[in-house]
Amino acid sequence: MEQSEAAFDSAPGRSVRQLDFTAARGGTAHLKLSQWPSQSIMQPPCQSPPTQVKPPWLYRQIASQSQVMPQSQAAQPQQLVSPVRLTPHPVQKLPVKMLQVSKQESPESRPRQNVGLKESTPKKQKQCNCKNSRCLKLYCECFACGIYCDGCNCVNCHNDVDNEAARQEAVGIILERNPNAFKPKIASSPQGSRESKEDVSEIQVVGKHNKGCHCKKSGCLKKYCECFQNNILCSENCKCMDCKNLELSDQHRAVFNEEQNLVCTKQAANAAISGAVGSSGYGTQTVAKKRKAQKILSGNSATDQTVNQTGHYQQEIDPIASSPSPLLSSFVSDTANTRISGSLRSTYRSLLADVLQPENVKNLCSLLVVLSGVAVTTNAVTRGKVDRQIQTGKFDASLQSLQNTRDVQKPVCDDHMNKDEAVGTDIGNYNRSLSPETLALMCDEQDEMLLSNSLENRVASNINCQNMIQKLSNSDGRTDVYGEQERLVLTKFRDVLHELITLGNVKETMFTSLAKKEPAEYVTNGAETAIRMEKEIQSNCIANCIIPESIETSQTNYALTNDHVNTDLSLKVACTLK
DNA sequence: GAGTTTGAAACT
DNA sequence: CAGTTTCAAACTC
Repeated sequence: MEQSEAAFDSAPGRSVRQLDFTAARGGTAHLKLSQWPSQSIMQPPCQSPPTQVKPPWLYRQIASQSQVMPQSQAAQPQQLVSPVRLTPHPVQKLPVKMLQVSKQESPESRPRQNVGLKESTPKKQKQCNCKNSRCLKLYCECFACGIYCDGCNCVNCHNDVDNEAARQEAVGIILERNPNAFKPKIASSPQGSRESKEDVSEIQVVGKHNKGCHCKKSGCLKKYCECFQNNILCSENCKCMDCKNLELSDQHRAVFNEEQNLVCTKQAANAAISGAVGSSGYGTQTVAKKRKAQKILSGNSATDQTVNQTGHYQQEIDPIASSPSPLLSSFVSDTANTRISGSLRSTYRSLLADVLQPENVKNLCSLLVVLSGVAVTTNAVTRGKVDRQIQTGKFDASLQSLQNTRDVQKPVCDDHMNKDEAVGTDIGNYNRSLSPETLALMCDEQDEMLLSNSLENRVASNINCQNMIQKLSNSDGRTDVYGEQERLVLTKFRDVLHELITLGNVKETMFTSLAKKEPAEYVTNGAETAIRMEKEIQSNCIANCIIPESIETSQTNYALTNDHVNTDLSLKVACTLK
């Protein structure tokens, strides 16, 4: 009620008097029917209000609507509107099929902007059939919706004007027991009820039942379930058993089942390796599962995929796998994915897991640093020779080389050391230390990363890249050194990546062939089989001389001569990642 | 349309 | 809060 009041109070220009709800609590509320608003933005407990009036505390008026509403319309029976109409109505985003009027949804309850879609033949309003409650308990749909019974099939009905006193007393008792009794059950944007079972595929995922359902036998897939009835998925609020109103539609499940067969080989293998395949996690109380479903439906990407016995795929974010540095994370052994959860959960595990260790990455970085230094030295020597040829040739080659090295490295060092500069200029300095070729490559990568971004951003990015390249093209000859550095580093890095790809392909091929041999075993003895297969693959890798091997580098390589460096690098390259 | 099933509401 | 009863809608035949 507090929320309702707040929502209403926020609506500007309300012109209709509200019921003093505190009076209703005391059982002495006075309903002034003539003053009730003709439009409401509050969602009643039900979605299918018949005509007639409803308790004023359920009515909230949209000022703009009341102002523009013709008199004839304003005089019509009360209308119930979803609370989400405070904001743009979500129904506008739903498929047309969702806009069809269910037998529980009164034509008036639909948004006015959709009037023209499917309303040529308004359906009959819901009528209660109460016999023993006198329509003065929440069993009665009309009463629960806050409206008088009108044309219902109820017996001994007291939910009418003639029994207003009794009605108000009943309201007071109910509110005393549960102040939220007449509040909307659905937290947000429920849009009508399901027309039929055929509409299962049209599950509306927005909204949540405030109390949650307690279904036991219906699987929450029948209209007995209030969540299902309101086109929402069960949530953590629910205490239902064997809930099936958790995930995407049956169509999705069918699709996922098909995909399961197709990708079974690869993903089951990876999942089995992680040891995550166990007994069925399809229990009865599935709060965790519901939370997963909520994640899915909220649009989160995922790196993990789960297959349970019913063939439902579920995805869960692995914060490590979704790290912002995919390249680095792909290098590191995926220990996070080797977690074994209690539930049935198969996690994706990189084929390179246990092959690439952090020290490999470390060593690779060291190698690249060495390469960078070698490039500087090589370039310095070359430039020294050229200078000597051009000039008098009296300079000591080693001194010249050293000087050139300083010159070359200075801007890079400056860029890193000058922390007083603003972030924006840091980026600019960093870019200035790169060659135009590298910048062009970076721009290409940026474009790819921005594919999902707006066109505007991409255009701006391209302009920036072009500007940077243009500036660098006009700069001094130091770009030659940078270029050489980058050529060496990138070439080496490319080679390493190729090695990794090859290694991954080999492992994949092996897993595929093994998984095809014993697919059943993957499911039954998942973890154990996976470990055994992993060992088998590793032995095969060893047999094929594809052994991940750490490289050893040291800064002493800087002191090597060109010939020595080349020789040393050749060795390093050879043993980086065979 | 009658009977059954189901789950929310009401009650203890 | 949990268990039981009441109730009416949903469902089946």
